Amino acid sequence: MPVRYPSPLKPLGSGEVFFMQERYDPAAVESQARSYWQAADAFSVSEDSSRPKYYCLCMFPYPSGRLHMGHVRNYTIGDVLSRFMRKQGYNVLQPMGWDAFGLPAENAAMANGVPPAKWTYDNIAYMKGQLQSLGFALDWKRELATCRPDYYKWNQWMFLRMLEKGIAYKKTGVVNWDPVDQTVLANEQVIDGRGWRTGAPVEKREIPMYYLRITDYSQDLLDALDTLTDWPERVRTMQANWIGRSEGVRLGFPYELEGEKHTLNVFTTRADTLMGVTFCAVAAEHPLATHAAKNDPALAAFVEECKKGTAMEAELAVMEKKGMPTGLFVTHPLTGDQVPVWVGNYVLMTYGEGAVMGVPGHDERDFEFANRYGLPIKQVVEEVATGDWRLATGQNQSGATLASRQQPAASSPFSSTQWQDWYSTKAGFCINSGKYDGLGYQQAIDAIAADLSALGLGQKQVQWRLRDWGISRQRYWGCPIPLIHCPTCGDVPVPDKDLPVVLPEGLVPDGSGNPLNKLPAFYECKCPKCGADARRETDTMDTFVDSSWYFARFASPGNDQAMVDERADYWMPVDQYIGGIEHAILHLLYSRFWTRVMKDLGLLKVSEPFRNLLTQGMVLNDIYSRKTGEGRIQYFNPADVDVQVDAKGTRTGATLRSDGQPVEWEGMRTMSKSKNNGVDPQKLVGEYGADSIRLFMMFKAPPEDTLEWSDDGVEGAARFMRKVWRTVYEFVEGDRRQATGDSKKEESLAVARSLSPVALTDSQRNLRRAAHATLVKVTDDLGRRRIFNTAIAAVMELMNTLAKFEDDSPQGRAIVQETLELVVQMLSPIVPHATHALWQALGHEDSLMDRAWPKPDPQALVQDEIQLVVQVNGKLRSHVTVAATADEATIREAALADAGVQRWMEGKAPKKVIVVKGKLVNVVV
RNA sequence: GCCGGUAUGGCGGAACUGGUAGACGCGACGGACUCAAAAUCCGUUUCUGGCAACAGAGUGUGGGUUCGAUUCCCUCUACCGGCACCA
Repeated sequence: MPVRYPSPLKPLGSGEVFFMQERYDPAAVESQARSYWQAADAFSVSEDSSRPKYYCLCMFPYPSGRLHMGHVRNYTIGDVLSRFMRKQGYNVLQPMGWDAFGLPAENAAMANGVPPAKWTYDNIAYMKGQLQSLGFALDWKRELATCRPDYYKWNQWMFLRMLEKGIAYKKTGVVNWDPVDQTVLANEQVIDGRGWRTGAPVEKREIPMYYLRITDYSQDLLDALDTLTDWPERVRTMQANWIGRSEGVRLGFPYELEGEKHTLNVFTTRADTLMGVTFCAVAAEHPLATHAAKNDPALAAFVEECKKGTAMEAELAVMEKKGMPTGLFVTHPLTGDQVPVWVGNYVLMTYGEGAVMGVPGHDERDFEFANRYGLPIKQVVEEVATGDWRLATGQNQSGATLASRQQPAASSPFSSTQWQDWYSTKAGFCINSGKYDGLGYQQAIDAIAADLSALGLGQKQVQWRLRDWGISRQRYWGCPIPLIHCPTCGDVPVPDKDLPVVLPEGLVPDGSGNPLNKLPAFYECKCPKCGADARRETDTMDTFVDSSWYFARFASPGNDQAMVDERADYWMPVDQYIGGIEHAILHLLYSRFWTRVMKDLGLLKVSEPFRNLLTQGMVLNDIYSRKTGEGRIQYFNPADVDVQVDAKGTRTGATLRSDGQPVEWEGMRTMSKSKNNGVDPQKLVGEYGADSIRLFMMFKAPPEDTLEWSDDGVEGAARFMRKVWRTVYEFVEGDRRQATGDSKKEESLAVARSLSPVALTDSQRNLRRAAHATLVKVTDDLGRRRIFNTAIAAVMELMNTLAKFEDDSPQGRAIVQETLELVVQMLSPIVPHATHALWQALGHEDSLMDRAWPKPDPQALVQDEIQLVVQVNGKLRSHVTVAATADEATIREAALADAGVQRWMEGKAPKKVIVVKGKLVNVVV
């Protein structure tokens, strides 16, 4: 018999009746909760200066077709935090949108013959339904898609402002060119140096592109990292390394070529070793290399080989250092010595000036290079001996630092055949360096920089790794760059009144380049300045532009007069940003840059967009495979595999369910199509309900760790949901039997009100304390620690405690009611649907999601007696129970009197007794 | 190669500030209910020795600090992530 309750939907005019089923039926419960929220418009928010705001944002998805488990994890974390903060009294904004431009849509279009726009909009519609089925508290009124003109109009508008301020500019850039398709390829379309469609060797081409001067903000982007104290340390480190500031000296080695005077410019952080230079090395692309290669076929071949090398890869770190002499010499700026110039495969054209000075005595790479090619090695820095530090470094070194050295100096004399770590020390002093002998690192740099400066051959300089952001893409499915090329006026910006430059949506790319180039209706136009025939720019913007400011647009939805408005001042910055670590560098750095530009233009009041960053871990699953006859590897989905275990539960093997034959387990990796180890969220929601999936994802691992998928784990989460449901059902059923009439709700609440905390039995008091202590822990875990697995574990523990509580007295029932109400409230951010129904079942008519988070009753937490651990010599030997208020002497006495303790003391007198109040006693004998 | 991180039962993980190692869950084993199965419930489950009480060992390795170390410091090893041979 179902229990009948007054309908919570009644105020909304539905007239329906709520039944509490004995069996937990997630599909029914979840659709009812969702229709309740929808009818109440529960997730819409607006600006409200009377309440503190909380802007919780998850990285918006690319509409690839369907959600994957990484999305589900990401958005569940965001939803739990949003719902928790809402119950803490915050005005919570949690929006959602679509990062809708990009290459996959063009690839899908080519494969299916469907325009990217249609593919994208279809995917958005499907994925939106998926998100809604998971019960995320998203304000869909603010939904945006970056491929819609009302959004990307403001990309264009901002680009024009940046052009005016000189932040955007034009220069040539190098692209991958497919000579067969006559098109530019993205890096991911180049496979082993060949075009992905044609297989033709890819060429490098220089074409004009537009850049944004992010380097103007290098120092600020670096310095402000220190203010982002709520970002993970490793993300800040990655950003700092990416920006890559290094202080050093830029200096020139003069030389003459064909009667003209030049200097070979290098940058060094170790100007103190300048007197140890025995060669210079330049990159293969360096003009000197090109010049020397003209009359030297062997060198030309080497230069070509270097250019082909898969540069920019970490594997090059272990690559052999190779080089060839150019036959050219430059002059050492201080000694006047002639220094040979080599081409080196380890010198990068993209950093500094594409040339380095070779100091083999004190640089490990140069050392290896010199040894390989028989170049001289000269020691110019000597290690500091302990106690001699004043001699070497002036006052900068602390004695403590040097005293902590493991080895005294001079224990390992300089050898030109065996590299030792101390050769590259900065804590040494110059030798064999003429007038600089005896100077420490900083002193030597200062002196040498001053002398170079006097000669006009060098000065101190700060070098950055960060390069300007090239935003031109020779692609169709992106935001058009709003420029017009006029034969007489040059590059002319599209006037603001003509924005947006709308991207035609019906085109289907065929792989032979940007279809906009074949659409006169798009590119034929008049020059806005002179009115002559002109050509519209057909390049589109990098999609990172779209995602660099979407968070601000969420705060100003629907404004067609401005990019953002004063509503953004209310919501920005984002209080909590959640997403994958893979965006730790580019997306976050571009967003920080873009936000600064918007601030400089007076559009935003903040310069940092994200106050707190949470980088969630990846979702992994088992990989099973089998080698086929042809030596190929076939992958099987874990759902189709049976795992064998031994008596202990250790995995012993796995077989394919369909044929019973063994398959190989390759470990756990990120879910991917290629390894066939994905899990479909939609299937699981249908099977277990959204709440069980949400619960599993939050329980299985802390948010920042990787999460190992397990079907058994999901089953376990579903089991817990059924347990909570059944416990509430049995309680209200029993309640109903006791109640006289059908005025169930009043009865139930009356029971709760009848609780009189002063006159409780021990077991009643214990349950009540457990319930309130759990509330303290869960509040802390969700609020401060942002760790959800331990919060859920604590509630599970409380449910176990509750299961052992058998007390049908009015007071006992009142405490069970209170405990169940706390359980339901604590779980509500994680499993919102089921708790919504259970809250009503417990006799409430208000909406649980808007009910304030409960507060623990201090009285319930009070303990009269506490148990202390007693150790003898640091080993656990006994327990004693003392009054909670007992002083140290009393505790000490109780511990020493304990029989178990005395046994281990073996009649000896205690040497020392350590008492940690509320925790333990340690007796040392 | 460099930078960052991690290492705890059969498995995922807990122990937050140096104070009872293994919470919670999964798996496994045993039992109850059932004609049977599912579901559910109860019990056991770090290892070694012991019928047991109990004892000993134990948080990747080796050392150190401390009355006391999973936690702090040093060494090494393995794995994961990032990268830029960065001059």
